[in-house]
Amino acid sequence: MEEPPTTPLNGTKKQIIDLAESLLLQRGYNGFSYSHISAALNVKNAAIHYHFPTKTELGVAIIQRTRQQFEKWTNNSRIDNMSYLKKLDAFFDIFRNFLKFEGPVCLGSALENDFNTLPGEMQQETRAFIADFLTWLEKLLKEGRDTGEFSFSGPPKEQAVFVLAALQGASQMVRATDKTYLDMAIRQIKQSLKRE
Amino acid sequence: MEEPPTTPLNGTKKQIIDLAESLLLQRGYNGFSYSHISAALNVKNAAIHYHFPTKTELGVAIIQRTRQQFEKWTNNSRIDNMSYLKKLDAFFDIFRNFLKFEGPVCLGSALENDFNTLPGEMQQETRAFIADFLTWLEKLLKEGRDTGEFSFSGPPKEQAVFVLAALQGASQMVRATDKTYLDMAIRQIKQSLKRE
DNA sequence: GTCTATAGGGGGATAGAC
DNA sequence: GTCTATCCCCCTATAGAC
Repeated sequence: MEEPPTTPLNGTKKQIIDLAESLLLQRGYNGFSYSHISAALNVKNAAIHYHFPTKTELGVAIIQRTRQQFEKWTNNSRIDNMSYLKKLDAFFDIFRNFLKFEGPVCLGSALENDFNTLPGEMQQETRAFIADFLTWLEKLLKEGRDTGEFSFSGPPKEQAVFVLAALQGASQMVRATDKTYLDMAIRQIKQSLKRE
Repeated sequence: MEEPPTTPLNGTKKQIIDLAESLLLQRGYNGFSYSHISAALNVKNAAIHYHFPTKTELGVAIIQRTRQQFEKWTNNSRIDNMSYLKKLDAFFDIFRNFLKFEGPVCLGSALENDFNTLPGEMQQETRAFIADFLTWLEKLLKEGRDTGEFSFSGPPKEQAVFVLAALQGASQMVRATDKTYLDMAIRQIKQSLKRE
């Protein structure tokens, strides 16, 4: 879920997505413009349009890249050998990482919040993005409970919704309050999965 | 936390806040404009500026009204006589009510998401708004645990953050997915407070 | 309290030169 | 691939008539 530290010689295109993603997280879809991006890259507005003719295409590209990164992450062998609890903690890291930058929420929160104003293509991608996360989490929780590592009642899907909701909500609350709130939520998620 | 069903003869001003609040929830702070409001009320743009000279003042008015409604709600005698579990459930209703309209998130989510782009006055009000909710919830959880009605580990504040995060996150997830997700989260919150 | 009219800025997007 | 120039729309906000 992390980029390689060295940006290859490559692309304005990648730089644009990087910046646009950061802006989307920090300001929402309706809170950033091509001018924000072009100014930061020291190019003109039209240059951005060359790479992404419409803002919709840029938005879709952001979501799709994040989905691909998550897919890669789930297929990572580093994860495979972990206990279910460790896997869950690695999942939490995705959200912790968002806080390393100044005050962005996670992508899911940002997209869900602006959902009603998003172009249709982005709405579809958003739904798929959430489904990716929930599907992975549900499987983890189910298997973890089967092996006795987790304890919770009700369907795994319900528990997955609960956990993801708490993570998203806390990531979001953080920006208006205190960075420690995410850790608080994570501690309680773990607690609630531990007891029997 | 509910308005009286009959809107008294009164005010364009109240109608403006009603509409603006709905728009803020549905579209975010940067996703609605004075034109949305004036069109819906069949007046001109300038008429809105007469009541709220700046969008900032309108935004602040929305948050302050909600804070006042919440304060009234907490002082309601109907609530006072309830068990702690019933009180908590009444609190959940605040979030359930948001779903009665088509797809809005709760006010906290909307404000936290747009936080970085909000004018300073609105940021301050947002912080106070969240503090209101957390303070009330923390007290409820603490007293409920003292009487043995709730069970959880760690400081009540941490649990309050956890519960509010889950509620906000679920309210938000709902719009891009399924309305039942909020109920799922609420069931699991209750479960996690029940076990020992 | 609401209107018309307008200022002044920013938005997304395109055409055509280089 | 990036530039200049420009189009057209929407935004917040104000001035002054009614």
